[in-house]
Amino acid sequence: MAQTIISLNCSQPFDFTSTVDSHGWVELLPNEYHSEDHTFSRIEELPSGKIVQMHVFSENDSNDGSVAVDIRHKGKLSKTDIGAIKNNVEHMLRMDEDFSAFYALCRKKGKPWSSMSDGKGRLLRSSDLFEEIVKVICTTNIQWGGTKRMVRELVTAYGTPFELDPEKKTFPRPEVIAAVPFEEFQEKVHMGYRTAYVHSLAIDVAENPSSLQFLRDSSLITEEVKKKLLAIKGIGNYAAASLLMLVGRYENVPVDSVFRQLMRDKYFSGNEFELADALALYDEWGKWKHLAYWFDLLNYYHPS
DNA sequence: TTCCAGGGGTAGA
DNA sequence: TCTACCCATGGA
Repeated sequence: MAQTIISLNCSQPFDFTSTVDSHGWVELLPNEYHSEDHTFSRIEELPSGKIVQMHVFSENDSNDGSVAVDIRHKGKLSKTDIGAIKNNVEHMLRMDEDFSAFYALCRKKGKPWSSMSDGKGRLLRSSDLFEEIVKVICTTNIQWGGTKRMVRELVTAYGTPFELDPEKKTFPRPEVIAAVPFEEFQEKVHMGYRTAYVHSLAIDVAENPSSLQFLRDSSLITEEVKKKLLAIKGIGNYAAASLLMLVGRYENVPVDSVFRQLMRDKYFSGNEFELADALALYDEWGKWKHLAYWFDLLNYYHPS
């Protein structure tokens, strides 16, 4: 086994622990969360076809923007491989995303929001769009434990094994799932009615690998991206808002049972409410509504 | 056993 | 655009 350690640096305020712990994504395979030190590992397939294990951690506790990646691999990594890993980790941690306008709003709001500007607000994401969509579909109409189980079954059944530790696998490539007959897929991964959505999405992406690139098209306005997302079977308003967040567009609040619970608990004295009244609570946040809602949720149930 | 989850598709109005 | 009804699965 070979080992390579690389260092990354974020020039903007950046809180590593807050980013890793920001939402459930760190718990979904092929991510593996290390709760003792709030770091994570991940099996990743590089464009060269090489499969590596990355352990992502902060080099010190001061959250000064430095991140290290301990890479376990077979053979030698090329400069291109190292570059791909660097890009993927920076993308996952949103080290290149500009939060200055959001931080300015947070400072204006005062406590507890003002502390966000120390580098919080980044929500962890995956390095691959197909993976993001499948995972979001796996969060719909199911408890979080069920989401973890479905993703685990997917990775276990169709991920590519890491040679140095074959129990650990990558997230399945769309062409791998597309090549599996529907009945067999249904039998191996228990996703209920979501099975057809994921299987047909895999076929579509395998046939047209660039079909998801609209998600990274900065020339499109958010409403256009949302419309294209809603055209994907299995993606409704909640899932679209979640995916827009994952690509750095925060205008839409994901309305689900978690949102409704927070509204009842924090703003409506345990009573039912009009959705429009609830959503209006975040109007003042403009294009940052999703972040405002999410950290409102974290601050309410897990005040730091 | 029943209920429902980090909802969404579809038909019919 | 809105509503009613259906959808698989498994944990609580």
